[in-house]
Amino acid sequence: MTTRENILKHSLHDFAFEGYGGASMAKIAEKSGITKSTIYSHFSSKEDIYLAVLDQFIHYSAQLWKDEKKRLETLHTESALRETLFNVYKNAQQNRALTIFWHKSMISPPAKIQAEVMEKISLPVQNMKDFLTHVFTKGIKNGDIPAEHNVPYLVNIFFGLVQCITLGHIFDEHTDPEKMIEDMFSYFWKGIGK
Amino acid sequence: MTTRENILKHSLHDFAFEGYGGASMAKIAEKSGITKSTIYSHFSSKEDIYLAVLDQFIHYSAQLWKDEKKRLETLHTESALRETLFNVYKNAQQNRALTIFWHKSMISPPAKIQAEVMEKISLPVQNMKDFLTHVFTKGIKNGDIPAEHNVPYLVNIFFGLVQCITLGHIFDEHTDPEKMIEDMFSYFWKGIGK
Amino acid sequence: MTTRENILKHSLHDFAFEGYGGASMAKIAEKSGITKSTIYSHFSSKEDIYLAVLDQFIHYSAQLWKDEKKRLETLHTESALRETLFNVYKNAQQNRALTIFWHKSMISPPAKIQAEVMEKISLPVQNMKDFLTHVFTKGIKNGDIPAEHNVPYLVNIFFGLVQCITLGHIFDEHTDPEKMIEDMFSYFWKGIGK
Amino acid sequence: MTTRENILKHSLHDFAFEGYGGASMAKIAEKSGITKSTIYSHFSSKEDIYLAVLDQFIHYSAQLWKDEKKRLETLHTESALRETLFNVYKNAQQNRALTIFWHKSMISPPAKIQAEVMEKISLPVQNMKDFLTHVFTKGIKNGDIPAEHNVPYLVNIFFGLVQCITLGHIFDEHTDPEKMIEDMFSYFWKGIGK
DNA sequence: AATGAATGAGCGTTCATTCAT
DNA sequence: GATGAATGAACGCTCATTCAT
Repeated sequence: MTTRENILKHSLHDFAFEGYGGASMAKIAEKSGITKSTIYSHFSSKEDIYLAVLDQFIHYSAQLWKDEKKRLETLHTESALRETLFNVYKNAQQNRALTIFWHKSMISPPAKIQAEVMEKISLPVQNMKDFLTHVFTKGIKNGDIPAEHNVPYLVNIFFGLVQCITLGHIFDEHTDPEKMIEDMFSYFWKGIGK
Repeated sequence: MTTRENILKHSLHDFAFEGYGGASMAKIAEKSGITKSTIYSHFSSKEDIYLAVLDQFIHYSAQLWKDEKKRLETLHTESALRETLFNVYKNAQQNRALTIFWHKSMISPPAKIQAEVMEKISLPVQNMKDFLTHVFTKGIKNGDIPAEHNVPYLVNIFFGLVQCITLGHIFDEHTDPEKMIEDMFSYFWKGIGK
Repeated sequence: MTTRENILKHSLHDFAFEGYGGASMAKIAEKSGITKSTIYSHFSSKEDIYLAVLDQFIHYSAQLWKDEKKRLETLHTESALRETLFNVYKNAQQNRALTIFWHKSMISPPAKIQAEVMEKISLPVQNMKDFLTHVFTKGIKNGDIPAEHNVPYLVNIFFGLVQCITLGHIFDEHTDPEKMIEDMFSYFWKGIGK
Repeated sequence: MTTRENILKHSLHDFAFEGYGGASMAKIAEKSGITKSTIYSHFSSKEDIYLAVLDQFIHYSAQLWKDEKKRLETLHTESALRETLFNVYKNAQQNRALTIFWHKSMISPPAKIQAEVMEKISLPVQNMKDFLTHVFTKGIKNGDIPAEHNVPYLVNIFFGLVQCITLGHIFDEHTDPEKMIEDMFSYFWKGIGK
């Protein structure tokens, strides 16, 4: 792992769990096993690091939805959406820091770079919505989904389900995550059915 | 408004939007029209303020679900749940800072008081779940909801919908919030129906 | 115990062990079971308290040497001096804080009231020296001490012994304090003898 | 002089004369001609500085007694002890701050690092006692000192004299320091003689 | 590419003190 | 006599950043 990647890794973690204001160059440097000064050989400022982490997330997210699109091309609409939910769950679990970083960037981006962050963050959201739009449109064309439904609404509601699952607060010790997701999806699918 | 309430009001705002680490005593004091030291006549530390804000939220939330329970006692299950979603939406809109504060406290509480925050925050979650458990159990008893459903799963999934709505990221310029909520609920209700 | 005495008691302790700069009105108030403000009903400032503690010490010390003088009036010079050393030891042990307060006031009085403290502190030193001058002068007159000795030098050297004993650093786990003092005195007494 | 040495020099002075609690980073920085933050490039905390000053004293003291031992190896016991007293006096005069720092560290070390300070400070005391033990033991072997004396007691009493002299409160305008020390020593020497 | 030394600004907190009650 | 609320200054310390090496 290059120094730059190392810095980004620990920055991501601290931005996610401590927030932008709570993260500090000193701690990031220490965790990365380098000095504060070295960070400035790779990034021009704290804000610069934040935006670089954000770029990383965007790239990661773009790849994810590109793969998803390719992988689900041949599936039935129902299976496609179900698998998407499960896939999102697995990814969120494996990349907890990235997920929290994403949510916090949406909820309350660092004040000083708010505009830039909000512009950048709209990309992965758009990627996801593009993917969902593609799936739902095809589903209606195929007859898998009744034509009376309005695609943007379906997309946004499904986006909502994705958020619940990635945030993970709906899971508790009394429920099995996989069954939760299965139920959640089946209610949705039955709900929009004929 | 007492000085204490004034401090809490501005603290809530800054904790919500800047995060615990990003909020500063100086800014809170300035916004409250007092000096930094005066804050310490009312609170023993920054952590103390955070926990006081949290207590306020807990009290607010307890009242909300108590009112909700009373108000919806006589309604049909479907109407009860639908109105709950709309009510939650309105409350979240009117108390944006409180909502964000809540979400951030759940996602990543201040490291040093993590245990205390997580213990406290479980109360309002429990209040909400108790309310939902009550409604769903009655719904099944009434025959409004098929008996084959497992209440805890219904509760958690509905809790997920509440979260989507309060976070508000599912709303965009192409969709009408009220219709979004109506659709979301109707899919859910139809989904769990016979 | 009156509030004033209570404040003085805890102030003495903190001035002695934390130093003037290290002692704080808040801690003194807390230990005294009152509020900071109440202290200002009894004293006009921190410096005022310090000087009041000093006055207390001066009064205590004056009484001590007055008693000593009366008590030892009838004794032989040797016994008088020996008993004085033992008495000083006992008093220092029973009033550890007062002893440390005295030493610190001599070594490095609070900068802002240095002049006043040094003037005040010269009184108890003078009391002690007056007492010793009295004893040594009488001792020479009696023929208990060779006339060739210079009284001020005897006084100051004996004052040195008193300091060693009150500071207490010469005592360790390998020596018996009482035997230490006995030896110390007997060397001195033999040393100045014929 | 390096920045670190510069900081230590002014810290020593302020710790000695203002006490640990009374010394302030701002004043130390100002006197050292640097900013407060620069201090933290060289020391991790105020306590850290205190311990570094203490280490410096320990090193200084170890060297002093090592030199003393070497220098007095060939002298007669009486001369050795007399010269030691005078040497200690000269050193204390030249290093007033260090002497006061030492005494205060023994009397009342900073509460938070009390244990560490007391452990460290025992070293120079031990060095001095080792030196004195060496001299007295040899003195008894040589027949310069009667064999009936108990070495640890002789050592501790002589240690007491050293303390009086370094503290310096026994000197006043009516006495000549050098004669005081000479008298003090001669009484002691005559006192332990045959 | 990496560092150590340095800095001004700001951090959360405590300081001694005041004042109306 | 005693208090709670308030304050400006100072506390020890950390912040993000710069610069010469």
